Amino acid sequence: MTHPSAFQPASAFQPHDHAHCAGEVLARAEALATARGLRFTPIRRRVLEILAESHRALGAYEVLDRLAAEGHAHQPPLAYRALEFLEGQGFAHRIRRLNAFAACMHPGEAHTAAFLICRTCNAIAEAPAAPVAKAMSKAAATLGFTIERSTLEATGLCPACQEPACP
Amino acid sequence: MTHPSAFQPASAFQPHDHAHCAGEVLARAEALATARGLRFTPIRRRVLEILAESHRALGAYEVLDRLAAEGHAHQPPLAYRALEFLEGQGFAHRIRRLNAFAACMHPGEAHTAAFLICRTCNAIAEAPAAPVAKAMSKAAATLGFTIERSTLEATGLCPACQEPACP
DNA sequence: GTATGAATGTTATATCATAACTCGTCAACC
DNA sequence: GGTTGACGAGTTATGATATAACATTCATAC
Repeated sequence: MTHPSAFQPASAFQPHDHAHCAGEVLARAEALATARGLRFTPIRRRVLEILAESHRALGAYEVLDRLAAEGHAHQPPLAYRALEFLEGQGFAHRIRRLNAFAACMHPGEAHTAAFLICRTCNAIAEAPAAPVAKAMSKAAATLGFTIERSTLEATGLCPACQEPACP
Repeated sequence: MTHPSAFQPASAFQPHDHAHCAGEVLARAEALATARGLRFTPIRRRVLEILAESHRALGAYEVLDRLAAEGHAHQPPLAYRALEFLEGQGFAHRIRRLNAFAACMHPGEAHTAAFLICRTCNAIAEAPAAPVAKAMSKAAATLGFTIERSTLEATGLCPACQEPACP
């Protein structure tokens, strides 16, 4: 029911204006890429747009299919290269559990992402991960291990699917 | 330098007696399977043994190759079925980041596992994950999400590889 | 305008995973 | 003891995900 503010677009479990948050994500990513002296090419832009619009995790081949439908060749590297770039820049996340990719909803804010994946409706949401990352680092430190990148994912039930009658 | 006790076999980053911990893992898994009325068949046993002996994450096809070398057919389902069983029973873990599987070093103790993966030497260790799982659940709760299973993995540098000269 | 490096185009293949059906074994039941 | 049913394993085939390697194009700086 509530509409997330510009700085709290966090939950895909709540209704909100996709076009708006997708547009914002695109604009921020483009500005960041420019600031970093990187090329935010049409393909890269379009791939991020595809991810942001769908507001769920897409497989590389789903992204590729959409690109192909728009006139590009149907070659896997096309999608993988763009996705790799986006992930490297923190504009998208890779969801290993799903072999899929999702737009980052707050690019630029350095962060470790934690994902919640509903096993019933496949909705995914990015959860506040700072405390989780901290706990993870602490656990690693006891073994003398230094963390560089984390994959934090969980499957379970989203609020809607915990109701007796899941649509 | 220190030798882990029977209840703290946690770190693959420390030298220890593989044969001993592998043997213990096998015995505990077998006892648990029996207690649960499940069949700990030769293939299942052998796959867990292969994982436990190597003390690192193995791809399904690596496991399969070893089975094939011992006279089994070289058919993927052979490995995947055993691995699926072991994972389902908590006797092995799937490392999504590596598309690989590792023996659980403390089967039976209900737990969420967190893995630390050295990007240099590929050693992996299971870290104490309770605090991480707790933080994760808490983060999920703020979104009304209920976690059932978690994937907690991190890449970085193990103690040995943080030294100036990594062997 | 041309050298440079990055991005893209293209071909091919590697790697990981599962569907679907058959066959064999074992134990419960009659 | 034979029937049946459940489960594991054998087998064939294919699906799904990902990358290597090299050619070409393009933007940019000089």
